Amino acid sequence: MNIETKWLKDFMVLAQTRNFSKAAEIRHVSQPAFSRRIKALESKLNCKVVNRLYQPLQLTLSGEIFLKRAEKILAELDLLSEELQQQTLRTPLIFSATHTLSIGVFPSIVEHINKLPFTVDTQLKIAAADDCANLLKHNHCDYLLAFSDPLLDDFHHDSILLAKVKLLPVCQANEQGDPVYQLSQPKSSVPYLAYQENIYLDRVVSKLIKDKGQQVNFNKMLMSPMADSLKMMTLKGLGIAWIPEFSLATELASQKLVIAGDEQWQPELSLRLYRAKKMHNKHSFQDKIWQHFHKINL
Amino acid sequence: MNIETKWLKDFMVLAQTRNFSKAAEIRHVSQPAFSRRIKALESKLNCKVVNRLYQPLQLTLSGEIFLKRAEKILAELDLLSEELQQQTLRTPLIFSATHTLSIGVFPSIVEHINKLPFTVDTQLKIAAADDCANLLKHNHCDYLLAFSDPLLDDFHHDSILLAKVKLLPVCQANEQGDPVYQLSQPKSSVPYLAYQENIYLDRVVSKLIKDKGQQVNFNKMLMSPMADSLKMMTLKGLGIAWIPEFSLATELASQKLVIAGDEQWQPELSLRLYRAKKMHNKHSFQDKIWQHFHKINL
DNA sequence: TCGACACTATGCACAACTTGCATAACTAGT
DNA sequence: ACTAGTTATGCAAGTTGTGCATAGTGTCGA
Repeated sequence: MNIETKWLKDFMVLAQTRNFSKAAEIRHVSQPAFSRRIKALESKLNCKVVNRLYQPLQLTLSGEIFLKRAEKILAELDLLSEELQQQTLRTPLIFSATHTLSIGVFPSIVEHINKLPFTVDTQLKIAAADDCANLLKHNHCDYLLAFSDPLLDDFHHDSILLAKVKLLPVCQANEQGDPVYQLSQPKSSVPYLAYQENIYLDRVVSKLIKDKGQQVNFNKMLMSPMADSLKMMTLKGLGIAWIPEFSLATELASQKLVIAGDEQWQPELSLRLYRAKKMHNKHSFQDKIWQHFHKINL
Repeated sequence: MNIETKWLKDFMVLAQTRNFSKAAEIRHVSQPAFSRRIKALESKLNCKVVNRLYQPLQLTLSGEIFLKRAEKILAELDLLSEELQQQTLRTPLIFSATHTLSIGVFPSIVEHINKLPFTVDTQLKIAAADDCANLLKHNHCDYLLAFSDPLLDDFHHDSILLAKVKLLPVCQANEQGDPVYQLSQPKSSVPYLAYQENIYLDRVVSKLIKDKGQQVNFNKMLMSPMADSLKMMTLKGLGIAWIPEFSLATELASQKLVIAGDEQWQPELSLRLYRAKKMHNKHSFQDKIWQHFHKINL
């Protein structure tokens, strides 16, 4: 016996209006559909609930009994629903992340969150790395997804190491499958696709280039805040760019892009999830979720 | 928010088995369908009820809460259902009627009963008139549908006059639309389709013929217990038969049959519904239904 | 860490159900 | 008996649910 709660609601409205047409209007369905729904209810209950012999229609004895009980049951369901809502997190989890990570990593995080045994909404604020850090400091976000930053690795913040990520120098391949541009050839001149100067990844790459600058001449071709936009440029053959490995899976596999330099050209970064250290109730949602985040496996 | 009770049951089974596949089997649906049903439930509740991260799966906190309440609600529904069944008549109403009336009238009775504000089943026992009367006398039926019978019109029986019914002598029409056989022509010889001798209608027609036998020579062609079978014969042009008017609506309208004799040849019968006079609780179903039968309008 | 096994989710084609519209059938009051 | 108000039904179209095949994921042992 399968009963739908909408039928109960239907019947309650019908009992009030004593008129199929008006009840149908209130329930936002056509009168024939409403008529059939009441019929369906009666057929499931194996018992008539309205006496259609007279107008305005009357409830049958069974109908009167059913009405009282149905009200109770619907009320219980409403109560239950409310109780369950309290078990879910009403305010969304607010993340912040850089442009690059918002594309390359955040989707995986959301995927993980959606598998958790809670019902939570997520929001993402995208900004430059420093701005992201400030958001966290000023409580304008709950979590920060970022590459390891000495500014944040202090005792005011918890953090989880999500992954070690290499920044890979990549470029188009020639017909033999070799990189069009080589970092290993001394004194070669290489077109270089840079991150914008306010971007954290730019600091990393710039330092790398500065340290090893003697070996290669770099021509900075253009700048972008996002790894994925630089990647598009490399696919056009415009030069070399340092792209996080998580953004390169398909391109490397299909050999549309190849790695242009050995390990000394592949700085390794730590991808971390930060949160502010607060008074965390051990049993709060926030804390439970934090525990779950430890199991994230990108 | 529309919830189907089958989802509650689904979830309860899932909570027991902790296994989608087995629960699906128990609920007689495929595993994918079952999976989607639980998903539907979760989506309606806006809250996850099972934690799919581990195996065997666990209920979430919300799930545990929901389980307890769902059990209660389902139990209430079951109880309600039982209570409603008690409001309906569990034993069918048993009618008896003659062959003729079972075809010509009983369907209308059932139609009427189905409009009543009760849920009742009906059964029909078909027999010759005398046997029908005995069924009622010996309590082997609740109601008897019959033409008025002095044997039954006593103080042991209640009865309702349903209609006055004429027995019409009919036969095929010739090309002018006139009856092939005429009862008004003296000393004419008329082929006559008779009821079997144990049939009540035969007694009526035989008496009529005997009373007016001087006027016409009747040749008894064949006999049948049922008006409708005699009607088929008249349609083939085999002779005259006396058929209750309720069986003739379409044939007379389409002039496939015409009336072969004037009012003196049209005996009028009373169609009655009988029941045994018993200790009738004024508020019993039996009595309520008897009251409703007074409104039958054939 | 890998591979085999057990379990759940998803894509797709198809079947079942529900709905709205037009209209028929019915009830009540004149 | 006629009319106005109400409910039921036939039908075509849209929506939803289902099973099958298969992909995806978790678990356990080597």
